[in-house]
Amino acid sequence: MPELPEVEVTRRRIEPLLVGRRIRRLETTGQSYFFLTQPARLKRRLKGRTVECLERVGKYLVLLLDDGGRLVIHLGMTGQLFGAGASSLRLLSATARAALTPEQQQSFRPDAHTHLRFRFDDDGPAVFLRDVRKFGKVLWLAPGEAHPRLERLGVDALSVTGDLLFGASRKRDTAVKSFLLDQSIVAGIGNIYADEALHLAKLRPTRRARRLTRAECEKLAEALRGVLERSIETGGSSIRDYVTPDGSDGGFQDERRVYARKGEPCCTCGTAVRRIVVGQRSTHYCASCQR
DNA sequence: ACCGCACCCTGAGCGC
DNA sequence: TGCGCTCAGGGTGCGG
Repeated sequence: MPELPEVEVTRRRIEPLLVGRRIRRLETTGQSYFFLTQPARLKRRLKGRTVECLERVGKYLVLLLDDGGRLVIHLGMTGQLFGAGASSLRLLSATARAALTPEQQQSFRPDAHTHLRFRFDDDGPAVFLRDVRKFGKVLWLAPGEAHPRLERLGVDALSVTGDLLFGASRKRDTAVKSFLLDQSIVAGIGNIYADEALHLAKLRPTRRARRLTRAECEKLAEALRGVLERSIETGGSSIRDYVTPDGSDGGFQDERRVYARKGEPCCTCGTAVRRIVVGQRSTHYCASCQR
């Protein structure tokens, strides 16, 4: 689900539900590779801590704690971070949904996929982290502790420049699409926004990165920043699992130009959008607009 | 240094 | 109704 815009919208909207609140206790599911820090250790480290601020780095959320420790969260493909008041069918599997009355579907009840539940001293709304596929990650870092997951990240996609893309791509003998998904170059771009930006910049996703001209890199950087900012404005893309922290859908799925629009007409020229596979990821483009 | 691939996991949707 | 298949917005680690 979540790429930079979805993570940023989540950050902004979950902030009031986290910052300034003291964690009374954390409840978790059992050990799995979702937990880079063991659940028992996580509970000990977070108990009694107050969240001082909430930051985003690429697709990661970082909670700064009052003892200088940090809680790092990655939402993976299906991660959902939301408050107790959230109501959305996206928070239920189809089978679970079928077993519930419409009234019951309104209030979220933690299920087997709800890996974190934050309870606070103020007895206000709890905060949940749900992740069906468990591709997400949680990790606690001691004060000052570094971690390769964060260290490796390149420049944040919202401030990408043409110069940076041009410089970084010179020796890259790979498709520009794959290049954009490399988080160590630019952090925050995922499959949706890579396809969308390449369409805006009129670049074929299979173009070798090293063959891009300076002007094309400039156009691509502009397209990336534009599409990411626009998606944040509209609340992100709710295509499958993504919901904002209050349970509402984002709006950017209605503004997609190519992503998951195979066979539908290109918004600029009417040619049917094609779907191919590039670097094991589904890729959508207009063969007429993108050369 | 870089590239492509396998893999981690669960659920939805499809054809038969 | 159920089975088996494909697909899904992410990232790491491996061998070549």
